[in-house]
Amino acid sequence: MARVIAEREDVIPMLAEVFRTYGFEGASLARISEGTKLGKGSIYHFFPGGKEEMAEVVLAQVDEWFQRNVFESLNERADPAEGITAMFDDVGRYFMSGRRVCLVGVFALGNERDRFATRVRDYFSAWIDALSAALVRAGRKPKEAKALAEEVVGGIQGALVLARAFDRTDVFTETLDRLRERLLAN
Amino acid sequence: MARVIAEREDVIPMLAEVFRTYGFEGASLARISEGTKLGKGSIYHFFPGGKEEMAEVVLAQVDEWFQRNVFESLNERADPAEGITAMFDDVGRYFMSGRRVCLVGVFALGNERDRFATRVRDYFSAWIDALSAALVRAGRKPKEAKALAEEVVGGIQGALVLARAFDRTDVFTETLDRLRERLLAN
DNA sequence: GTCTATAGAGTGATAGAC
DNA sequence: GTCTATCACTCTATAGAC
Repeated sequence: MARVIAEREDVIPMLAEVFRTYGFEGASLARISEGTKLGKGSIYHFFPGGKEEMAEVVLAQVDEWFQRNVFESLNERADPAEGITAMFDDVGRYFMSGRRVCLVGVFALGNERDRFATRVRDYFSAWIDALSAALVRAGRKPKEAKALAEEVVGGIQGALVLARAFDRTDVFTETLDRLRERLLAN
Repeated sequence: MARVIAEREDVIPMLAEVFRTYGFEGASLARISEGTKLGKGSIYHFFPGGKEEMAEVVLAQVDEWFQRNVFESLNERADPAEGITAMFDDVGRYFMSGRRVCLVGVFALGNERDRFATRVRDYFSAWIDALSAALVRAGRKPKEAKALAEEVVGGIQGALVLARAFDRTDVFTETLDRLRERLLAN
């Protein structure tokens, strides 16, 4: 009995998948229990704050992942075009070519936005700022860079909606291609 | 008592607002009852099929509204540019400059997508097809028109996400302006 | 003995259905 | 209003690592 290892860190990705699939309201403890293969006791042992804490931790982890894998690599390369290309590759892989939704985007649209307002805002701010900085380094004017970055981040969110609506990954991948070309042109 | 007028038709917009605010899973009967000012008995009198029927009817009504007010006016005008401009105006007003979310978009991202798959797909198809047809009449090649239409409809959905995330309507209205310019240019 | 991860019965409240 | 199922959550009891 008991002691089947498992640490809080290992649970977070499974938790994230449950929230992504069912949303915050739809993620019942029964579904969370099923998705994490953990009893209610274990779940509340790891997250005494309940669902709110679970969502908070999941959002923090998503944020950290993007910070490390997307935003940083955007600006640590000598050639900004390389960083931008890498970003699109990472994003395409992360969202599984449109099969996987953006948890933060889902939260932004729902009424849970207000509860996690700071996390939601910061995620998109960080993304837009990182991309914008890379575009400035690539020679764009700051204002133009900001507008382009917003267009790209918004375009990706919209492409996720359409890809899910049509259940077709090519809608997503083609949008990524188009947006990348637009950034690297000129 | 009873007989406070109220017909099924009058309830649908209020129902739509509840689903928009809380999502399908989050729209509890208590919230629906509060949002429609109707007792549970009345609700089930109008919608014997329960929440599923309510969502179905709301989606049908959204679809019809867009069909009449957006898609038709797109192509019944002599000048396609006029129709396109009218579409952006209608969309801006409908989504209250980004304060109001797209119910179909929210459903597309959630796990309720599968339950309402046809409705979700048809809504976006109809929109893209109508816009695409107007662009062809404006002189675009069919393939180019389709790609542009997808870009615009996706871009609008993404702009709704960002507008909610930042709680700023200008993110939405500026995206509408930019997308409109792109369609009317050239 | 103590600490941590586990399972799950049991709580009142609220869910959707009728 | 009344039904049962399920909700988020609490609590007790456990097993094994130190």
